[in-house]
Amino acid sequence: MAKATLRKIDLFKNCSEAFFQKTEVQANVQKHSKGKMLFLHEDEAQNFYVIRSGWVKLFRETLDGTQAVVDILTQGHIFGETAIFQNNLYPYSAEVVEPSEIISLPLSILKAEIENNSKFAYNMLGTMARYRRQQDREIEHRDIQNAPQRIGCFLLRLTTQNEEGGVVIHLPYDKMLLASRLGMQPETFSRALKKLQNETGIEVKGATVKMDTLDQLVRYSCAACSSEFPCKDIGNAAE
Amino acid sequence: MAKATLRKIDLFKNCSEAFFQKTEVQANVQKHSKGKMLFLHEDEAQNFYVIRSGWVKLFRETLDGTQAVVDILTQGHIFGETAIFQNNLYPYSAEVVEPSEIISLPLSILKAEIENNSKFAYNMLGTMARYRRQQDREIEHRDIQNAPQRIGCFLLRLTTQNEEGGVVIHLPYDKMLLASRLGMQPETFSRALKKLQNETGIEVKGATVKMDTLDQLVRYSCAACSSEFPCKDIGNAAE
DNA sequence: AGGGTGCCTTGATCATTGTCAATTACAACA
DNA sequence: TGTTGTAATTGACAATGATCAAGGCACCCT
Repeated sequence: MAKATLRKIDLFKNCSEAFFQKTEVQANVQKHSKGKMLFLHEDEAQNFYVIRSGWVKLFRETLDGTQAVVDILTQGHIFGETAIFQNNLYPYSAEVVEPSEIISLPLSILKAEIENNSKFAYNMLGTMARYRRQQDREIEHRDIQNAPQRIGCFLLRLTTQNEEGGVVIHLPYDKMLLASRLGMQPETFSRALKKLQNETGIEVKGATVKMDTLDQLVRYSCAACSSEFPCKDIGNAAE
Repeated sequence: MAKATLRKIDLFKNCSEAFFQKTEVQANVQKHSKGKMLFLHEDEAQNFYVIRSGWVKLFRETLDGTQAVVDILTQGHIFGETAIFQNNLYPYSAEVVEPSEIISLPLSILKAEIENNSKFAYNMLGTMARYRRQQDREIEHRDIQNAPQRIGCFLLRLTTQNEEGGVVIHLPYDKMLLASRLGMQPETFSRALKKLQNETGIEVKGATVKMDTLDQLVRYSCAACSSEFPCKDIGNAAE
């Protein structure tokens, strides 16, 4: 069951049979509901995780409780794996934010595969490089896009690039969370979304966003970005 | 000459003799002055680069010329290497911002070493993981630190952790550049630095910063950060 | 149906940073 | 030692987003 999921993930495509055998035995697949903490920042790391479905928030917080969202991941993505290189301590906390199925696997399996299978190591480097570029873009966006533009950009990256005719998008998780993912306050998010509506003619109702065409949104958001639309460098787990 | 430099860099510590042989033959060491463009975003990538001395800015820009600084690197760091995983296109532009000695090497050498030497691949993954954490922190800081705090944090990371007694720091490059590195305007930087002076009692004169102790600065900046000082997770090339 | 509870929105106000314009400081160089 | 170009600072003002406070709405629960 875990094996079938892992095989579909591009990162693991060149993994050895030995690897898949081990995952079959040692994988732990669990359903979790909203709010479940998977591990805490600086916890001793035993496992890494793969998302089978749902959404997981990675974050860190300061002493006074202020929270910074590192990333919010969905199916096909892995997390906690970098603890291998960080003295076996998780570099962030992880919390389930939508009902999810999570596979947990011992880091030792991963480490062995990196060491013994150079193709896998290569794939993993590729994944890291892609992620790095994504973070670079994130920083860039917070520099040069304003709040409504950042929301527009986020919406565009939710569309599966080839849509034709009317486009309907469903926000994947709470607006509060979305706000923090985009580095703004909920109030700012609310107002910025309204402004985006006025400026681009998209139609927002609850968690549903409709528009006739992406053009308006692209013109509005991608003007303040160093990539052309469609941004090819999205860190998709499927690639 | 290039070989000796590379051997000192931790990333390359487990590289094969074959690798070092190849670098010896194919390395190109050059001195560059301020302003030299090494490559452009989306350029076809042949080489990766190692900084022997000096400073290099990595950045991207939008159509209207707005610039976003991805990073500013110094000796011991490498850049352009991720092009291997990005269809051989550089994901950013690179410009020398202080007189520098730069080693350029064919990406093919690097690629071969990754594929043939699993220890090196492992090291490279570790370097990437560290860098990733650094970028995460960068995003966090821009979220929860204000301008003076960000400057204070930057200063702290310039100190070589063990200083005792009076501390003297030299800003490594232009204040304008420093401002963009920290994601703010030069004017904001100027004012924020002044405010930092008032609040922490550091002494700023030109590019020199003096203080009796780091305590004040730590208390002022690290309050708005999820890491304890001294931040252990600095992406040093030496580690 | 009633009553929470938490999410989301809205309004008013404040703080921070950006922008524009002018001035000063500084370093390179003839 | 001027001259010149760029960096850095300063002031006035505008814009953006954060904060504080209140209210509406939806969903869940007996």
